Amino acid sequence: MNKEDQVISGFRDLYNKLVWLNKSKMEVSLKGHKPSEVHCIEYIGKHADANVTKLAEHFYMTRSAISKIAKKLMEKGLIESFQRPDNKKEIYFKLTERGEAVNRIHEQLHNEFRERDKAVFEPITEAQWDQMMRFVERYSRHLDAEMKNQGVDRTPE
Amino acid sequence: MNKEDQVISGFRDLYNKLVWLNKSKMEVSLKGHKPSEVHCIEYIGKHADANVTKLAEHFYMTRSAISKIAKKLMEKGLIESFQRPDNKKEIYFKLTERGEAVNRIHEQLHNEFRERDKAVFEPITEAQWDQMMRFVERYSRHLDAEMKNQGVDRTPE
DNA sequence: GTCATTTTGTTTCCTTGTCAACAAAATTTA
DNA sequence: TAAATTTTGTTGACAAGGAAACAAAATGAC
Repeated sequence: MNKEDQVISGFRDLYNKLVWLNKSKMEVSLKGHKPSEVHCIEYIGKHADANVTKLAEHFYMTRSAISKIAKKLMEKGLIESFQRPDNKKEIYFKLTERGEAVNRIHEQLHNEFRERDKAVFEPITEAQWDQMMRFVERYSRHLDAEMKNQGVDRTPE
Repeated sequence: MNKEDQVISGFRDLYNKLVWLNKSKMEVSLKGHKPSEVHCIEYIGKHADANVTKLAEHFYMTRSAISKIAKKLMEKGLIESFQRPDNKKEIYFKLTERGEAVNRIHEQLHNEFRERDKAVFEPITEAQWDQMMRFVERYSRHLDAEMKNQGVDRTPE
């Protein structure tokens, strides 16, 4: 296996581990909320124009799936929907007070993860971060172009 | 958002894009086989001691899920199971001739992906690959230790 | 303006994977 | 060795997400 593949599959494995480990932790602090629900809450908290379509694109999921998650979050009273006066089709979401509370717990948890992994991040130099950032961005743009080429066309963000 | 988070979430997004795009391509060349099936075939092709437990650990999935995928692959005649004379419990898998064929198509596809993304990889220096590798490995080991700490204990590979 | 096309969100049906319970074999403990 | 525990794989019930079909609104073509 060459280095490209090693790095890519290394990152995949790393990502899987993070998901797996953080999920365990989240089940304790955020009992009763699924990871996907919490992720949607996070996104809605950050984006004032969050709707089903935007969420679906961001998470590489179908509108169908997001629609169901949103429904559940509304039933739980964690988000509420609203419309813009000039548009009767698009439905936006925002966090309720209880949703904000969940979001804060989630943020707190993120800080704990950051703290937990501090030792790994510390020795990385500014220059190294920048290199990795540039690599990721370039690869990402390359794939966007590739998707367009292929006619698939789905450009999130 | 700080650089650590940017890099991590950048990689997550990159990974999602890769999965999404490659899935489209695989549906063409490997019609009739799900990604998870193809991944299992790949692993079985590479590991002579592949069994349900090893596959589950590698893919961060439950034994239950793998058991079902394996069942399907056996029905399709892509893999076959065998036992070691000194152990009546563990069941190992190997590829059939048809499984090998699927595996070769998959490998070919991987070469195409590599070719497709060549332009992104070329400007990365040997030193940069090594840096990224070291980062991934260190982080990975850190998380392994963390899992053990937490008593979760699941150390793949 | 009107008609066709696209966008947005929802619902139904189906597939995939998890969870829990289980049986059988292996391993550990005594 | 015998009994308790762990490991391995399977099954059935359930939940999450995808695909397709759909309705309603928005946009575009004319």
